[in-house]
Amino acid sequence: MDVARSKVSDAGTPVACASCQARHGIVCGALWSSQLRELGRQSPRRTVDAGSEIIAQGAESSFYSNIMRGVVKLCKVMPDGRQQIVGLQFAPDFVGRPFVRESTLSAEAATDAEICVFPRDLLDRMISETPELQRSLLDQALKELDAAREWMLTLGRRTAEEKVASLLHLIATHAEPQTATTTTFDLPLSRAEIADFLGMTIETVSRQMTRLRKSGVIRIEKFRHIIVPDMDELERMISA
Amino acid sequence: MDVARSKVSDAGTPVACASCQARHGIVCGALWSSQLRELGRQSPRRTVDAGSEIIAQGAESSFYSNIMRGVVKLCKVMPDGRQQIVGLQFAPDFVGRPFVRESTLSAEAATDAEICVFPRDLLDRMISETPELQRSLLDQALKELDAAREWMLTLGRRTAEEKVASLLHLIATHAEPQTATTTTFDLPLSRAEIADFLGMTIETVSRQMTRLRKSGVIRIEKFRHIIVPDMDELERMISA
DNA sequence: CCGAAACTTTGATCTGCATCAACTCGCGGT
DNA sequence: ACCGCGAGTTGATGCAGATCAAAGTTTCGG
Repeated sequence: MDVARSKVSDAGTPVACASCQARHGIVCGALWSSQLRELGRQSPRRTVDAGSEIIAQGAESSFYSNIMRGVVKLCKVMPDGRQQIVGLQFAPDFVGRPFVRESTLSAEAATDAEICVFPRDLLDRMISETPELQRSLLDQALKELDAAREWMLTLGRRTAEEKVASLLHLIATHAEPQTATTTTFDLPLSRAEIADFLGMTIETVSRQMTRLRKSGVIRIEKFRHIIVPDMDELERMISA
Repeated sequence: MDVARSKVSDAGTPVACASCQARHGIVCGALWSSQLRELGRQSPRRTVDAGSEIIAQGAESSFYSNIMRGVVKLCKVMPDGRQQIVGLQFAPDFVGRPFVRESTLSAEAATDAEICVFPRDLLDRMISETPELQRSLLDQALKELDAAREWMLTLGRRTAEEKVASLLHLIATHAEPQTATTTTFDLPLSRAEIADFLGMTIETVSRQMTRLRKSGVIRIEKFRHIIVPDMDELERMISA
C-alpha cells in the first residue's frame, strides 16, 4: 500500500523531492502527492554547519525541520550553564514539537548538515487533515520515547565505562550500515558533547575511551574515527 | 467540538463508563459512542495492590490499561539487578506501547490502584480506524517524551539534593490540586523506589530528605506524608 | 611552513555519593 | 503489652568520578 501510494505520487513530485533521501521518511512518506507538491514548494533546503543552532531553547519557532544529511543534537541547558544532550537525530528524522510553539529544548547541528525547512502553519494543517501523517508522527514519537527511556537507564544506573560503551554502540548502530562483524564510523560529537550526553566530564570521557582502547574493544584514529573490531564485545561491555 | 461529541455519546454509554474518571481521558474521550460501548463491554476493571506487576519487562502482553486510580511506575531492570524507574503515570493516563507486542519495560502499581483493562487487538483496531484516537495518543506520547527528557537532565546534571527536590516537585505537581501556596501530599513511592527513580541509593535519598527538612523547605510526617510550605522555595532548590 | 587556538589526553588531588554497619521507628501478629 | 520485621535514618569509611593542572595533538589562518 505504501508502495502503491509512492508510485502514484512520484508523477507530480517536486524536483527537489524526487531524489530526496527523506522522500519516504516520516513526514513526506505519509503525504499525498498534492500535499507533497505544496509542501515541497514552500520548504527550502538549508545547509547548516556544525555547531550552529536550528532551534533555540525557550524560543517560539515558526518552522519544523527534516534532516536530510548529518546529525542533530537536542540539548537542554540550565540557567547556570549545566547542559544535557537529551537526544540525537539522524537523517531522515523529523525535528520539532507538534502542538507546542515554544521549544523546551534547543536543536543544534552536531555535524555539517542539510535540512528541509517546513513552515509550521502549513505542516500543522497537514497533520490535522492527514491521519496517515499523525500515525507516522506517533510512530516516531514512540520510538524516541523508547530511546529516551533507555537512555534514562544509562544515565541513572550505568558506570562511566558502560556509559561510553553505550554511546559508541548507539552511534555505531545509527550511523552506517556495518560490514560483517567489524564496524567503523566517525564520531559526530566532540568529547565535550559526549560528556554532555552522558552526564560526565570530558576528562572522564577521555579516560574511559582510552580504557576501552587499551582493553582492545575499540581502536581510535585521529580522535574522531572509531573502529570496533567486534560489536558483540562492545555489547558485552554494556551488560544490556 | 469535543463537548458536542461527548454529549452525544453519553446516551449509549456503558454503566461502568458513565461515572468513570477516565471517561474523557486520552483513550475513551476520543472514541465514538458505539466504540465506547464495544470497548466498555470488553474491558473489565481490575484492582491491583501496591507492588504487583501489571506488565512484565520482556513479556508479550495482550492488553493495555488505563489508570483509574493510583500511581503506576514504569521500570527497567538490567540482568544484574540494577533498576531504573523511567516514568510515573497517574490517573487517568494510558499505559501500554501501541504497535509493539513485547514490552521493553515493566509496569507496576506503586500504590493500590484501579485499572481498566483493554484487549490489545480490539484497541489496536480502534486506533487504526480512529484518527481522533491516534491524535490523542500522539499527544500523550509527546508529553511523556517531554517529561522523559526533562528527567534526563535531572539524572545527568543535577546534584543529589536537586534530584530529590525535583522528585518532590514532580509529585506535588501531579498528585493533588494544591491549595494556595502550601502543598500537601503522600509520597506514592518508598525510599527505595525514589532511589531507583533518581539513580541513587536509599541512604542518600534519606540524607537529602532530612537536609531539605532541616532547611525548612519541607516537613515530613510519618515518612510518607510531605508538607511543602512554599512551592516557590522548592522550585528554587531545583534551579530549573 | 609557522604559530595560535581549540581540542584531547594524562596526571595529581579532592569530594560527593556509595558502601558498610548500627540503630530507631512504626506496625501487625500473638 | 511484647515481639519481630520491614522501612527509614544516621554514622563511619571508601572509591568512582569531579576538579585542578599541564602537556600533547590537530587545525587553520596567514
